Amino acid sequence: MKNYSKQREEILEVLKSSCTHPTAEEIYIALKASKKASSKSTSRSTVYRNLGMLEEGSEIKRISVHDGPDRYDYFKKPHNHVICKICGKVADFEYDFRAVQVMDAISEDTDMEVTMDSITIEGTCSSCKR
Amino acid sequence: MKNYSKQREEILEVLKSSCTHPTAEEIYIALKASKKASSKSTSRSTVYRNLGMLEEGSEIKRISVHDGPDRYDYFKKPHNHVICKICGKVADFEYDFRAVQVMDAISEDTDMEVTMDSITIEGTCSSCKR
DNA sequence: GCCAAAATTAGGAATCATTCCTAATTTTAA
DNA sequence: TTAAAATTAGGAATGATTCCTAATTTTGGC
Repeated sequence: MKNYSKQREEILEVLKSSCTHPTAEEIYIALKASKKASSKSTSRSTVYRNLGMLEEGSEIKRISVHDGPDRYDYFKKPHNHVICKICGKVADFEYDFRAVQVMDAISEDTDMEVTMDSITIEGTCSSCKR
Repeated sequence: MKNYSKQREEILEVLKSSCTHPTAEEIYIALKASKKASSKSTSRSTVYRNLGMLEEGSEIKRISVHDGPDRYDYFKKPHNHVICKICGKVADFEYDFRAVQVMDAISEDTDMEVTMDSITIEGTCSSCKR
């Protein structure tokens, strides 16, 4: 129910070697660019399908962006994201929110269960601040 | 450059009197339902345009949902959101993240500026957990 | 109140990201 | 080697949202 696939391997490789949290479209373009003109390149739907499978298997993380397409991040170790609410740029930062005593407030006010192991915060990047 | 509009008033009213963080479509339907059959109802594009204006003026908050349309929340006082990563349900909780000593980690790892006054965390609601 | 300029509206077309569909190809494991 | 199972390319379909335009509403000055 899950076979090897060269395309999936290559998609993961793009994410591993990128620090820009690329969109599905950017991954699609990167793969196309790395192919010689002769051989045919990975299709858009294959990119989406495999990103979904990789996310399912917790190998990558998908990040929803307020105004724009989702972005993807190779998930080597737990970390958080700040995302620019103006331009959508994503940056990583390390902080263990599990240490924060916020679970009480959450369980008191909601019926939700949270893990706090990868939190996304909105911000403004320095170039958009100008 | 910003005139009064009955439609904008009504959209805000729907949000004020709702605790479900409705989508644009749900607001559109609520408005349609509250109109008598004779009078014509607010159009979808008007709903979207006014939600944008209200967000711009910080009267409401827009919440991006991982798999599904954006949701909207009347913003009376600062609070945070937990959002079910399975079904997209949104719940409010109160906690002042400005007290958390995380700014150092963020400024060290990124060039982003954050306010920490309204943070959205992913979780799993009790009915999806089953 | 009356009027013209400015802002807003309804409604539908257009756009963008993403998912779905299908026949052809690739992978697997016996 | 082979057939069943999984995956692919490519394009059609979908869903959310934005854009466009002519008609209507709001506004501020008279």
